[in-house]
Amino acid sequence: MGPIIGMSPDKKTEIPGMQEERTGLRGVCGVGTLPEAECASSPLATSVDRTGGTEDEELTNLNWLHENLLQNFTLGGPEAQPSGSPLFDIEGDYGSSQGPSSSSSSSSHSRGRERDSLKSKPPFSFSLLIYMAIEQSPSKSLPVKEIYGWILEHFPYFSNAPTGWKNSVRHNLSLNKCFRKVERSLGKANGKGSLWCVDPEYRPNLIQALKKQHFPAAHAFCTPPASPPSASSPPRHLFLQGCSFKESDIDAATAMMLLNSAPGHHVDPCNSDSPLDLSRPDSVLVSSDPKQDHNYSSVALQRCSSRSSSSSLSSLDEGTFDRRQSHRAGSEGFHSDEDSDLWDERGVLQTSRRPPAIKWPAGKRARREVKPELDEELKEAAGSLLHLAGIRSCLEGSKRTVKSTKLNRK
DNA sequence: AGAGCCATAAACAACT
DNA sequence: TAGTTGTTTATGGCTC
Repeated sequence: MGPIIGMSPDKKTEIPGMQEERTGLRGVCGVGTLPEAECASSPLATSVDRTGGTEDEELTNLNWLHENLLQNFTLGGPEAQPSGSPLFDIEGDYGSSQGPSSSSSSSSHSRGRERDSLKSKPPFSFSLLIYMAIEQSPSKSLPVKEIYGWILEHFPYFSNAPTGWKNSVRHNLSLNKCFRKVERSLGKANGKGSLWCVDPEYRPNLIQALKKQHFPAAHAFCTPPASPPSASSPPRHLFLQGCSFKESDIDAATAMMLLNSAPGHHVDPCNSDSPLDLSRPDSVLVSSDPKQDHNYSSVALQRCSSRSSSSSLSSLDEGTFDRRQSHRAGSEGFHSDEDSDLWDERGVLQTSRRPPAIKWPAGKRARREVKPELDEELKEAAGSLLHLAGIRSCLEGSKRTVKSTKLNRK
């Protein structure tokens, strides 16, 4: 999502009066009307406090990832998500369960990040922003206005952005297959327009896109994998789906998440209570066939992963949900047989938090199976990261055990 | 160079 | 009538 990650904030900065309006924006942050998403400190929209103006505009750097996503997204299990948020602890309690980078943030640091959040465009596409907003709602459906509110609340950048972003939101809602329109219930006829929800069929792909976007580490290689670090050697880089990271940029949380990506976590996404549990990375659709991945598009991920070597995971490619290319006959045509149990006779969305059991096509289901060689790659990658993070993985322990066994035999 | 994707802008209709 | 919502089309930038 290059246009998003590096989405030319220069365009916005050209707007007259933009800089002046940025002051006092904290007050604008509360525009959102979503009761469950009371913005405490706009956690998602924060950015690293840097003095360099040009770096402020650079959203592709790893600092953003660390200072925002790793702090604000819940990577732990369900016990780490007391708020029930499927995606992240939006209530601001992001200092308890996240990686080491979150524990050392000072108040001035936070202020700086808040300041930068006002001018840094969030590295999420509008589709992901909408998705996050909808998923944050208790009923998993929101009217457009509340989607606006959520975005404004958590991404104050848009407070000063020209109103075109709202048009983009609506454009995304209409055009993106991920989202479906839901008529408001009859007894709740207040308000204009329809509710929008996430199509359960495409939710795994949104999760995948979101996961990859905020943490493109489903596949990692350490170069060279087996060479020990030496003082004379240049700094090693990790290639996480094509993104080259210095090893110093990789922290334990990153490694732990990779380890979570290792096998043994097979979860059926259809039966997942939390539709966006990042602690269950395998709950996303994994495809080796780009043609079959006709779902959420994430150019940023492609841009990140495309430069990598041909890995088995780098082929996670998605097509757009361009409704122009699909058979589209209004919202009713958007209903699929698989999720028909989500709707009652009147077409009212059933707000059960438990997603319906989607009957996945054979191809889709098969794509979720993790190949053994993939497991080994993930294991190796996780081990490498854990090693770099100063954590002794169980793999190393196993290696030591094998070594000692061999020595004993000798 | 072309394709694909995304953001943005704009026009328009329907609705409140 | 004005504002909002939803749809559609067009365009430009970016990357592969």
